[in-house]
Amino acid sequence: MERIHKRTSAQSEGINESTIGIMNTEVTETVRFLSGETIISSQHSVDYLYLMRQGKAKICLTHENGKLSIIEFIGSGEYLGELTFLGIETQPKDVIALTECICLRVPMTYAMKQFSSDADFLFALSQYLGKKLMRRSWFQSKMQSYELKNRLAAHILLLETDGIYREKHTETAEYLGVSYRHLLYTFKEFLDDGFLVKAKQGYLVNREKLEPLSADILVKQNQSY
Amino acid sequence: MERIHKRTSAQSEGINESTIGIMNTEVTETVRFLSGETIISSQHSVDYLYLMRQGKAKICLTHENGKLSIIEFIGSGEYLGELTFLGIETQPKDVIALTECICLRVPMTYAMKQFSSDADFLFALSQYLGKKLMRRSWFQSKMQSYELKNRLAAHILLLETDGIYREKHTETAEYLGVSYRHLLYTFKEFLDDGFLVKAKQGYLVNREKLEPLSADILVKQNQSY
DNA sequence: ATAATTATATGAGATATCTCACATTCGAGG
DNA sequence: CCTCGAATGTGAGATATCTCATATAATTAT
Repeated sequence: MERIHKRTSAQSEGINESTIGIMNTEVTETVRFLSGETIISSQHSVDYLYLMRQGKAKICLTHENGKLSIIEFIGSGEYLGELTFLGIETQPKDVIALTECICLRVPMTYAMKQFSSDADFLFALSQYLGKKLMRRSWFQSKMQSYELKNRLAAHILLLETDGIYREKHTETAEYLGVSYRHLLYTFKEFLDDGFLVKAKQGYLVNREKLEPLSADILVKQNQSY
Repeated sequence: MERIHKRTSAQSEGINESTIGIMNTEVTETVRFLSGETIISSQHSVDYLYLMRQGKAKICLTHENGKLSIIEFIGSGEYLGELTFLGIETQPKDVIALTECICLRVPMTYAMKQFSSDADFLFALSQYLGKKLMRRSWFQSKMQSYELKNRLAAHILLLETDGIYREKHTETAEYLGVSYRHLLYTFKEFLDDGFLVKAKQGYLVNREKLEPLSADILVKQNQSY
């Protein structure tokens, strides 16, 4: 992780301008994580409230048996640590950068002291959570009516970075709720059909071919809400 | 719908006490809806912010083609109209009481004027939305790994009222994301196994037999967080 | 480097679920 | 009362997905 000392620029990708403004306090810092770095560890307390400005990350839960489950993927414009801020975090999770991530962050103690009584911040946070809930409902209802082929296509397009997909099949199968075996069948199909090409860094993604398969699953997903 | 003029009692089923307190303003009223009544109509503007104290309701979306989808079911301790309050409602929905419902409500204009700058209210609302998001994530990940038999059992137990289940098969199939045909197969299985008994008002639910099937899907669901 | 664990792969048979076709019942209007 | 669209049921064949078994490659630990 690296601290970045330049002032926050105002360019936004659909994020509430006001949110960024509020996060921009005298103690705000901008930090950068490299792909694979741990942004938040389940082993430590959550010491900052983050607002992601760039990049993608996965939120994972480690079960008692040591097994790992991906809970969700988050991207630009999303918060990290907001559940801790609200005092409702129940099980600690790991957040791991999937690409280079740039975040604004404010120390949690500061956030709790200052933001807990800041109606503007709390209103923006409520809006964020409300939109996320809507998006999640929509996504869930869409997802469940499609077969793996379509869900996988959408998943790959969502996680691909610079045309390369590098997720582990085991984790993907778990996340998509299908057996590893079946995932592999579908993966092979994609390779045979040229939707993906295997490379040593991962799989080269043919977006043009995958997009029609992913149907309208992603339409609302990427919308800036 | 009937207005009830008694003062709010303080008994709560896991709802944030403070939330009820905040909702208890000089313009708060308690209203009661009978099973089947429309609480919020997609045809009208949402004129009140509701907090459900008792009962169950379904939130539905009517598509362009006239088809109806159930978005979610809500119960005691949940808000209605909060998306409108936050100014992020995109498509109007219908909310229909499944059982007798008792709600606190505050006129939307009042709520928008008073609560938008009320940090206590907004903090409680954020907590509510955050918990709902967690519950939804958990539920979704659980659900997708079970087959219809289990999901249906959980669904019936969740919606049963006084031991009777009365939902329409068409709507249930859509909501659970399975074909009508397959739902009927599973339903017949439940009848054959004595998990359900057909009656003219609906189906009599044998909770003892259904519960083991519903696995741990509902465990966290009902938890109050 | 070796061993141990985890991830990738593939096959074969079972079953959960889908699609389509069709018959029957039910409820709202005319 | 009749009619029509919706909701309920049932059958048969197709296919999406699962389970289990097993082999190899890739990582990680010793």
